[in-house]
Amino acid sequence: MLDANRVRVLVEVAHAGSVSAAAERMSFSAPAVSQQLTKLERELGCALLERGRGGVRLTAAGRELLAYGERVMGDLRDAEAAVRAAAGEAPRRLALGAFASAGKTLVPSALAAFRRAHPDVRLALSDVEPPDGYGLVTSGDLDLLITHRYPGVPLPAAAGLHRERILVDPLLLVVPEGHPAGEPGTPRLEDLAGEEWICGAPGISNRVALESAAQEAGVRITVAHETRDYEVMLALIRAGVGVGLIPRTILGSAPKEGWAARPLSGGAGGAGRRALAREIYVVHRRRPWRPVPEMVEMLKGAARRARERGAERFG
Amino acid sequence: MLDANRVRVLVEVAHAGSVSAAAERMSFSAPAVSQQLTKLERELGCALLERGRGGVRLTAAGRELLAYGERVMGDLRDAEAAVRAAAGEAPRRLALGAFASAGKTLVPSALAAFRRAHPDVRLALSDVEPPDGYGLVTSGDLDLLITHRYPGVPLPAAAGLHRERILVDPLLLVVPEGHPAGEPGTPRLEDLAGEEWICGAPGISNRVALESAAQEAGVRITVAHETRDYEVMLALIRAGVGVGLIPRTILGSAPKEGWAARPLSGGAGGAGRRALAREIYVVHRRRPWRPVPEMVEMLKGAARRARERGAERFG
DNA sequence: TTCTTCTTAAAGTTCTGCTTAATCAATGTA
DNA sequence: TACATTGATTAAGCAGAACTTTAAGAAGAA
Repeated sequence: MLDANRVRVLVEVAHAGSVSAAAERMSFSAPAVSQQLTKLERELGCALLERGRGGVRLTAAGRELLAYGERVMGDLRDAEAAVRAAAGEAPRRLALGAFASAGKTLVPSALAAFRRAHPDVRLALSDVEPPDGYGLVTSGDLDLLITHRYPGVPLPAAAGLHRERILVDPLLLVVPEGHPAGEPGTPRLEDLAGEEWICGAPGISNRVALESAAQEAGVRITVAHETRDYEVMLALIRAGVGVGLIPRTILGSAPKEGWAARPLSGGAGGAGRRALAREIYVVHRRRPWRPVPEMVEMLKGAARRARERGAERFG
Repeated sequence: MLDANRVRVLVEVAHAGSVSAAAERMSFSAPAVSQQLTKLERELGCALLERGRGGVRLTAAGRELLAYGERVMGDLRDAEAAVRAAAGEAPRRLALGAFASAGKTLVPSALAAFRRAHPDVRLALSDVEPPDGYGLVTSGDLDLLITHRYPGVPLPAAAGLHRERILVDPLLLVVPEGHPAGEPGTPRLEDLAGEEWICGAPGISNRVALESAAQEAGVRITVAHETRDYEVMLALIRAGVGVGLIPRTILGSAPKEGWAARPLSGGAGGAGRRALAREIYVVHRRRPWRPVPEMVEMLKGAARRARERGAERFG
């Protein structure tokens, strides 16, 4: 039968993106990892990854094995946790992955609350940009993933995982102070075709969302400045160089001067269409052990408070 | 993280029932297995099995780990099969577990048909008496399990497995030739209280089924002879030493002289109650690879033919 | 070009894990 | 009671697997 330790090496390499990075994470030397991969490939009689500059890429067979391997690793981790729990030991570590802007707004208060409730559990937060991270949850590298979906971006399949939406976070049109679209009323995308837009690079979620909304509305927009960081985007808007879409939860903790935000009536219809919003989800394995559901509850609480604060301030 | 090879040792030991038997199956020496178990226990800081005369028994922690370990092993086997399939290799072995009386009647024709269709696939059949075998399927030691349920016996949980009923096999009352209950008509259990019954030892499925039916009917029955083998049971009945319940499919391939079979109206109600019958199921993992569903179809065909033959002969 | 980064090759060392042989414990038998 | 049998463990030694170091090949980037 396939050696599980070798499969683990493949999983780590796939997650890390390169042999050397995986070796680093496992505290091995790079040749050790390379040798194990070679043996695994010889054992299976087919190539699992294509070596190339800047790392490796999985072949079809490699992706197939990765999917199973992630489950194996997750089950092994769960097994250990279950046995220790049965023996009365409490888990000591909870690994959390979140996209950058969640890490700045939603997560801190939940983390603080969790820390108060479980001072003995070590928390580990890492940046994971959607749509990545599902594999890390399956393999147990993450116990909990906070991810999002922007309109126009498909939600990845969550095979074998539990996914739950915790927040609908409206995307507000943000314009420099004094800009006509900032006055009371609901601006339409069609009226903003001439603006200089600020958003992420092609492929970044908010760029995709903006472009698909523009397409639906039948307008062409021009992106003048590219940044994926909403703080930077807001600074640019305050400087008067353009307009952008920013999630409401982000605006709640932003400086209050120099800009105005309005809900955007996206698409052609106006009244009939749902407002533009990103959805925020938590993802974890089935049968989560005890602290995970608790953390989910705390995140839901943080999401609820953020929603209320935002609704109060931005209507 | 937990070493998968050690977990595998635990799974093998649990399935084999003793350290030495597991060592035998893995082509290791007994001390090798013992050492791995010791290390696993030290690693987890708790006992996984109780050593005792005649083998070992799992502790609660051990059973917990076993459940996960079986999944891990099954996933590893599936992973290998999936990669080989993606590389165009066809699976070369199909392991089948069946209870004894299925092995004599239902299985042979399906096996023969499968062999014709896939001469290159090695078939392996092993005896597995219900309610055992689910763990062997989960861990991939078996690709397909043929199991049964007698009335009054609960069906085990099939966590993560696919289970499908392929046959309802009526239990007929079989009496010596000339016995009054063998005449046309539907005998009732209540009228047979004075008989000498033949069935399995306490705990054997048909014994449990008989006793629970008797209890429902409010009669006490006396078991005079104990055998779990239906061939033996039928021979005893033909010798006139008692009566018994025998599945209809078994009777189809039995000598035709010296006995009579009638459907039994079990329980107090009579007409309203379902006839006494055992149910036959196939169990396999989800995402079975190609030959498994085919074998299931062949077994269903064999079951259908057995049902038709039995219905024709015994009404 | 040279430099950097990543992977692989070769050779040596460490260390895990297996085997053999002996010991212990429980049970059944002469 | 002594003795054989079965099954698990301990101890010591050995082999092979896996890791490390060192070096070399490939493919962009400066």
